[in-house]
Amino acid sequence: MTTSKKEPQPVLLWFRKDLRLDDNHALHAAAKSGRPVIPVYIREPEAKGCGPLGAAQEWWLHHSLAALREGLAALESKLILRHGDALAVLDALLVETGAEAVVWNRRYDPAGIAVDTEIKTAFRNKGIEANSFAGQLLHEPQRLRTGAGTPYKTYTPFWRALEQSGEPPFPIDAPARLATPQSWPQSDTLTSWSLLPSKPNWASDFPDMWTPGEDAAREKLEDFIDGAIDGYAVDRDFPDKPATSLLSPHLALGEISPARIWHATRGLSGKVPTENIVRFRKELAWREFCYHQLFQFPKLNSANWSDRYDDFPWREDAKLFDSWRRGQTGYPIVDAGMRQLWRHGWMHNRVRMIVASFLIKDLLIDWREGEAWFRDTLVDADPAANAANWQWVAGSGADASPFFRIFNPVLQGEKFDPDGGYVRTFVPELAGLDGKYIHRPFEAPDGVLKRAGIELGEHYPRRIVDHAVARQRALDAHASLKRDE
DNA sequence: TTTTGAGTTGTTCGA
DNA sequence: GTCGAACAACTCAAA
Repeated sequence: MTTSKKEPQPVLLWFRKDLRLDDNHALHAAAKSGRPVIPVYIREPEAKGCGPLGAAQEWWLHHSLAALREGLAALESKLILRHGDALAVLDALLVETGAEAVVWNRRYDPAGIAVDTEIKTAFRNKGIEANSFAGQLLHEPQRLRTGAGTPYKTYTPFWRALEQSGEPPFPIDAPARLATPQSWPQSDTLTSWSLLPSKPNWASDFPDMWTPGEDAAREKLEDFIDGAIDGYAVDRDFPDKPATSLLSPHLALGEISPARIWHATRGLSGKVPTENIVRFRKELAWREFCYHQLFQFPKLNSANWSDRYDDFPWREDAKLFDSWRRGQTGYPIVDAGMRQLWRHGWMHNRVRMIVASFLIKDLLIDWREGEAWFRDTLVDADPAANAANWQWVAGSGADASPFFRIFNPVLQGEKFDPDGGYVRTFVPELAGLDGKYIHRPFEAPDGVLKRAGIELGEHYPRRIVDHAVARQRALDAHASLKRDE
């Protein structure tokens, strides 16, 4: 490959979980350098890199890459797709293109950190410029520290520190132009990666709910800022209300930056943010806190944060686990949640807590089983948030819920889905059931069931456990944990 | 170093 | 029907 003397050497822009042009510091640096920019996305082998993406997120990735490619095309640029070990792929591209620099935005999951460190070292050792930038989080995970210099282990002081540490960096706009190389390296085709499910196409309902890509992400943000945020603090707990931002899957693959979101909520009020804005920002801070945990405890998705739980008497029961996964537990709010997850690759936050509590405390199944299922089925699966929140429900996590806090699926349903609208949407076989029994069909008189056209065990399952019994069993299991010490 | 106050999201029981 | 207390004890963060 020859390059003229006037033409500067190109720079490789390595995209990972930052599939956006907006507020992209690596892209900004590459563009500013004036050198031709070669954008690359590498599909890394499962054993390495950022860890395997779940199947639902692969669906998202497919469309997100297509959107990114379009965005780059508008700048007369391209997106080069390659697969394989990241170091080997980048090495090959350096040779093919004559590039002498690679830039990317940092990731903070352990596997990602390991690969990035390896690559940075390898390249710098042979004189290749290798620079990484911040942008996946509001603040670098080592930045917020307690007075004693240790990482925070409880949320509230973490939040206070975040609030007092000043605004996160102001987002930077996408570049208006990119210098392009004289010739482009070969690229895989997106379809050759087979990221979309085919037989069966379980993602067929995803498009009803989602449009991947950064343009859609910005639109979601604007919609939320203009509307739902007004009632956010209260309404966010009601799964039948369109009260949440729905930004999580966009954040998970970096189609929008947390700084962009944070600052978008700034101009909304006077100097003091409203309760709704604070509440929303606190959710961004939770994402931050989860990464804070993952960063200091890389095994967050496989080991108990608190080793007190290492001897917990989990039960193995494939049949019960399967009932949970398929939304066939006989508890309508649990089943609605699990079916929403399957249908849309997403579940409302309140319901996530309910179904997680049910798996862990009613069924006594290891939280890691639930974590893995969520990781595979959620379009917003995030290595930090998913693991931290499962541990939080289990009680083994940082700042975790006390063991006696066991969600009652009937009461939770009646409190947060009072009309049963959520249940009726996702468990249609119960749609005709009287509201009084919509969250407790197992207590409905025969006549009521009959009128609704339901025969328990036929059209809708009998409950697989009695919550009152299961609750006591969970309390006993926790008590045994203490005695063992 | 010691002390002190506090800690996302609940449920049940008994007055 | 409503309300407050009990449910444990521990760890964390900061003074």
